[in-house]
Amino acid sequence: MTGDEALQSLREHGVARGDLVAIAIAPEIGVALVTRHGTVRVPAAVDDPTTVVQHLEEQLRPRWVMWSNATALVLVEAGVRVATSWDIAAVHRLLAGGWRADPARVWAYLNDLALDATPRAGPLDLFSHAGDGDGSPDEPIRADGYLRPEWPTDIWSSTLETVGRWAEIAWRAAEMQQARLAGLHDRPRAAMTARTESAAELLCAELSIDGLPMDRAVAEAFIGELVGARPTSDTDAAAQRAQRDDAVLRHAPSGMECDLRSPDQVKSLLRAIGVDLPDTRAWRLEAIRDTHPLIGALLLWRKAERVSTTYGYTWLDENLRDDGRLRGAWSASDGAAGRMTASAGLHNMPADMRGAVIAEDGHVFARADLGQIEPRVLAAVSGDKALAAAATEADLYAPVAHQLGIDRAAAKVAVLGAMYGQTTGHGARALQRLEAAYPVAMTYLRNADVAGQHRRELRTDGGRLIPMGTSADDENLSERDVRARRAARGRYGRNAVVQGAAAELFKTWAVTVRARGAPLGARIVLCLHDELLVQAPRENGAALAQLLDDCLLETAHRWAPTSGVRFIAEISLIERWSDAKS
DNA sequence: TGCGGCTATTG
DNA sequence: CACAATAGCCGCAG
Repeated sequence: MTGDEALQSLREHGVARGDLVAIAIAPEIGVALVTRHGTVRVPAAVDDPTTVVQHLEEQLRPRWVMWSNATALVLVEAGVRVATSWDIAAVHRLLAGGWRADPARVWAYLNDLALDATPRAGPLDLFSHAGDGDGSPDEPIRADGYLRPEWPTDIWSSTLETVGRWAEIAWRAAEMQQARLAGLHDRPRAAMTARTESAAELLCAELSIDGLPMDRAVAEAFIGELVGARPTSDTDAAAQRAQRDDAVLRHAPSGMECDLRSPDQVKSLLRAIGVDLPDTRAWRLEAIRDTHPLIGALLLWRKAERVSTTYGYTWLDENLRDDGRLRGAWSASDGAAGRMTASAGLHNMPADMRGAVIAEDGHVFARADLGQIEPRVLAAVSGDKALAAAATEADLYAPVAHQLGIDRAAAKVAVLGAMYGQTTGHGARALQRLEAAYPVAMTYLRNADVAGQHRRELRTDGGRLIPMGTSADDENLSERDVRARRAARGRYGRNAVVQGAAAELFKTWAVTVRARGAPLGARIVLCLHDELLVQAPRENGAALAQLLDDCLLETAHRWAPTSGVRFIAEISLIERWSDAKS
């Protein structure tokens, strides 16, 4: 079958825009497509698989059912960017919590099979052997109902028939997932969250492949200022290190040896100059900086050491390619509440280094920060009318402070403390006033806290299951430690329902910008929890800024239509990431 | 060699 | 050092 015949077949299957079409693609073998009316296969020898997908995307724009982000990466790598998907792994993380979402595990979950007996791919171990579960090796579902774990890894060197079977199972998995989501009666938005999460996976594939614009010369200049010129050899590097160490150790008592990279030895060093501290963290040292010249030298050493080991020349060489793009692996949801994560330091780059993130020639960045996102989200998901009223203001903390009869700074600390589970310090006193003023929101948080303490099932408002671990984790712990863990789980649960819902709102905004930004040539280049960095041709800058605002309105309307909460973004057009202060 | 602890960076 | 993350080095157990 050719690509054109495949399009014709899908039309005969009644596939319309947004309808599910499962896809399995093996670039050397072909592509298989599954609808509720059957399977369509195009061999690579007849038409290029990714070109076929591109064609179908233009003509039909279905919602592509894929096992995971790996399919999206294959497509984006080939230059094919689809609008929507149903990412089975992403939906599994939403439904079942945690991070692991390989097909065998997803299948076991959806078929109510014991998860801890799920067969795993890779070398055979003590607990499995080749004939386990049985049935023919050509049959992906074993006699015991489990999915054969070696199937997905073999697909690259299999037959088009196998690729087709793989897409058929994906189709069935997606149908079962939809039924599960529909069964979450107290989370009516869960199916919408699943679609948003899937789109976020597409965005992550694009972010991973596109990278973040970064100017190597500017980055190297910044590194050079802190740690010196690029070492010419290992010997040179060792000499530079020794020189940095000496700048601290020359303030130490003569003859004293100390490896500054060892916290215990640093503690001994500090004792030798008459300073006794429980640990050597920067904030403790900062407080006594003036008592001895060694302290300041040590703090400076820490900064340089940090850049040298984590954000130095090695980091640049490994992650910044010659095309001026810094690349890391993106994940659409972490294992806890569901925020996006990125490797290669994209999410924790030192603020000073951001001056090297510069828009490319003829382009401009729009930077957009959501303001006070977590308390606004709390107002929305808890349905607290009084807090929602405060959230109609540009500065939510001003009316809260007025309501509580305390100053703004104290009000902010109190609200954050309530969401983080703080029980000591100044926040605790204001907590009682918060309880009185915003009882609905505070009850929402307390319920999450109690659920976390008792490991009861806890979901975000959008339906994400928050993983709680098992009670086996508490074995061999003292009563005191068990209590501490329980309290920690309470704080975790309390925070996760807010942080997780905020992540869902943020991702909805991000994928809306992704979808609407194409006509402006706008590409998201970075997502940072409550901040978007988007690049577009300079002449479209003003339109992009407007688009970001419009998309936030659209997002708020879809995500929390009845809450009355206002969401705000600070948006600026800039050349360098560091230009706008949030 | 793997893993917990310490440290630093970010939201 | 409240909640979350990535990441590097040290010290110790196996």
